[in-house]
Amino acid sequence: MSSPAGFQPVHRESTSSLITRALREGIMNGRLPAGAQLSEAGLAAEFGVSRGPLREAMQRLVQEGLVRSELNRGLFVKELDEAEIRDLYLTRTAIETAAAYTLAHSARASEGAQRLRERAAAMAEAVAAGDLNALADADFAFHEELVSLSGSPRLHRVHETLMVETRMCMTALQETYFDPEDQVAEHSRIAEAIAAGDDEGLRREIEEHMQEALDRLVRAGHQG
Amino acid sequence: MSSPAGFQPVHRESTSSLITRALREGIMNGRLPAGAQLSEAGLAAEFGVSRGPLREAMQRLVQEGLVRSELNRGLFVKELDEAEIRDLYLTRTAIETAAAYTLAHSARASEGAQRLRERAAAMAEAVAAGDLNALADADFAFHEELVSLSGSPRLHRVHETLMVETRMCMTALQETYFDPEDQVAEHSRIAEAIAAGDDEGLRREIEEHMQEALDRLVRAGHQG
DNA sequence: CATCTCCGGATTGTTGACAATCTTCACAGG
DNA sequence: CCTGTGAAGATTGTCAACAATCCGGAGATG
Repeated sequence: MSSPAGFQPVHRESTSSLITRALREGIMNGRLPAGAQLSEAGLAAEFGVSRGPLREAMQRLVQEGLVRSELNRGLFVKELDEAEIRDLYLTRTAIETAAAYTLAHSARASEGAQRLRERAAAMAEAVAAGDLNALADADFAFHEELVSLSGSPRLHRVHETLMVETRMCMTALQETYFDPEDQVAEHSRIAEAIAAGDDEGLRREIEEHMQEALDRLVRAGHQG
Repeated sequence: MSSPAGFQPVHRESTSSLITRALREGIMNGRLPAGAQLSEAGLAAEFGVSRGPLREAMQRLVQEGLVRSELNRGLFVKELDEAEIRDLYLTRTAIETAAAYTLAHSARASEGAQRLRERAAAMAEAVAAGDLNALADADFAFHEELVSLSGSPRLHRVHETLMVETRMCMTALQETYFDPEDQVAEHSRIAEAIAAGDDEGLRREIEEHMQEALDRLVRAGHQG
């Protein structure tokens, strides 16, 4: 047994890590709405653990910036005003552009582009089925796949937080897709720019895509 | 007292936040070298607190990616191999490029460029004095200022972690500046590109600057 | 010699209790 | 009416003890 191969170290997760993910999920889907206080006793009871591990998980969320801490008062889900939403999309643009660049210049560029085409196709199916919820899921899956394919652990970690914030926004504003067909087309163009290795086009497509998504969100915020 | 103005909410910091910063500092300057285990009992005794707040601080570092957690075994300062260092600089390039862009297109572009010129001048002074340690400090101060001036809380938060990792690398590899004069010149060119609003030049200067810094680090890693 | 078992010591994970702080409300005084 | 006081209740911050797990070596067994 001296030259083993093919096995990865078993991945066991700590309690605080599990709770962190559950809380992130709650923030995304609006079960923990913006501005809400995270009650230690209440949440600990729900998760069936004591306050210790729960506090550790909440400190992770503070570090992520999803939660704001007020000393001796409690932790509150961060509220995103317009300036924050703009900053969110500024950062998303930076991260996803870098990820797309890296992918486009990597050996797996064409394979990656294919994977993204499939994600875009899934979006098209959702549109055809008239399922706007599935469209939103496929939309997020596309962007997560894009960053995953870059192979960068740092871009991936940062992006994960940004996606939670994006979903939180969309949930809060009940935003719906104005022109679903165009949504699919924008994503397809990004995939094709990666396949073609078109740096300038890639940057332009992502920039425009983000700008439009941001405008939609800001408009929805002004109306809602 | 109904229309007060000019006061900001008092900023009190939690214990875990203070400890987090102290630990980050330790990772940067090599007091907690890569691969070292963070002993809960030992560190708690040093800080004069119980293990509770200390564990909360350590979970923040896990979320930041500065520390790796092995279940029931402990927390260890993350070790950076060549692939990780490349990823670090990839991410730094993404963040700092976005920050520079934002600053260059903002109303405070010229003011910001001036601040950066002053930082570059401080680097030049360090070089003239032959103080390579002060040069390193001024170098980091330039990049921190650049991201701060962007006004983006997200870019700033991410960048903070990246700077810790960068310093950790340089400390571990005992890297020294090969051509200090050129270092100053590279930074000056970035400041001038911001002042001129030269997007393309800005991207090129930052890209080259990062690439050279990365190459230096990788070479130092191969030799050390 | 290699392997298995078991044990002691050390470290981490978790818990419940205690101390400190904040919030809310009622109430007295100017 | 506005301000200040004080106590009750609830929540957060901290701690020390307990349980679970891991690591090392001693010793037995084949």
